[in-house]
Amino acid sequence: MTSPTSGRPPGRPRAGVTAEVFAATLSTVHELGYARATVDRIAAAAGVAKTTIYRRWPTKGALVVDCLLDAFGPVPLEGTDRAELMASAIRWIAAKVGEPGVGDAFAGVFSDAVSDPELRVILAGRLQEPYRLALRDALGEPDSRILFFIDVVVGALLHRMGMTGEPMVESDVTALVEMVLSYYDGGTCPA
Amino acid sequence: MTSPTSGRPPGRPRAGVTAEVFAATLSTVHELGYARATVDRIAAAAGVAKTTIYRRWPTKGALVVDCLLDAFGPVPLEGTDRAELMASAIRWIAAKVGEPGVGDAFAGVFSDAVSDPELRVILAGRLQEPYRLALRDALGEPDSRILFFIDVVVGALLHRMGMTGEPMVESDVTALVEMVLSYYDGGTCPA
DNA sequence: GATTTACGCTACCTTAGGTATCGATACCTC
DNA sequence: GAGGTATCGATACCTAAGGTAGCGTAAATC
Repeated sequence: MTSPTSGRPPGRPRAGVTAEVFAATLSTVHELGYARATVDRIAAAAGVAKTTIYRRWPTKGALVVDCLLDAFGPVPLEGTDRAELMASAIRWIAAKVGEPGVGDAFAGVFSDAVSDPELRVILAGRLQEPYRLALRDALGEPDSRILFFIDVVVGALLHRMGMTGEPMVESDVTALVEMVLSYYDGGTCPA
Repeated sequence: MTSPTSGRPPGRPRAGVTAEVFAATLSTVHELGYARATVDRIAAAAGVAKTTIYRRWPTKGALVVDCLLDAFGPVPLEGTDRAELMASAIRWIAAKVGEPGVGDAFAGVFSDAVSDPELRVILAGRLQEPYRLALRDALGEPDSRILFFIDVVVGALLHRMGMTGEPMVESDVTALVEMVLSYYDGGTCPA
């Protein structure tokens, strides 16, 4: 649906539009914030007509979700044991949220999804679901614990971003890693 | 500013308007979600003119913040030791977010605040600040740890609400309490 | 060269936040 | 009781922004 590179276009799909729009979306959101990053402005920044964007993505929210999916890429699940895996995942998402535009965009779509059930389905299904599955397979925890893990980590990062406008600092990310690991990995007891 | 009961009105301030508007705000948000709960609809539900609302609150966000402040009330910091205090605070805010309308309204303003610096100031200063101070005094933790505590707890609750549309279930609240306490209160080590 | 397809452009619709104005009504003071 | 004052309700309005429709056009494919 939203992937324009499929179907072998006979006309002139102007290769590279998607990448340009994604870049324009992030930079515009970074500059103006999510709400002020209107589709008109994003289109202008991408050197593209507004209608072209709406031909490829049904809503602004869907565009941003796809943009985030592209910006995030796959979770780098590095490490041999569970603790290392979880720590790397937390530090990865924290770093991503800290990238200019990404954090604002993420918080923004999330915001919109709160009162928009359709967007919520897109956000949860298209963005969260792949990472949920990857984490579940890698960590071997039950579904409910994976969802809880995501709630705590992503929730804390977004809350900091939303309340202060700035991403979480390094020391707090470390605290987050310690807190989550001590819970999932059996306590901070040195013995 | 937003408190109409001060100043001894010479005219006819029609006592009870604030309470009616608050109730209408929560019920409308509960029914339709934050975005669809327009000021027009809230005004209609409260039996009040839209202009009356804008005479008392500068923006929709400010109205909802005041409404939440009223709905939350003071934190009941019960318990003798720190662990009990933290647990009661977590369960209190979790229960509040679970009340019909409150969670949606909270997630909604939070959302708006992401791309609205003025609203962010109102939200952080008027809603979060009192609780931050109360927690700091009661727990005796440094400011950064209190903010981190709030980020984790409120962030997780809002993330669950935003992603699923439903408040966090009891078992997850319990997990949240355990996780936070084991971190702030020295590990789950039985020794 | 004809068809197909996506693009740019312009114009437009709708919703919703927020403002301005005016007349009515209640209260308080004199 | 008369007059001033402040708030309320109603209507009308402005603006920004999401989203749509229609038209002409440029480019690949056949």
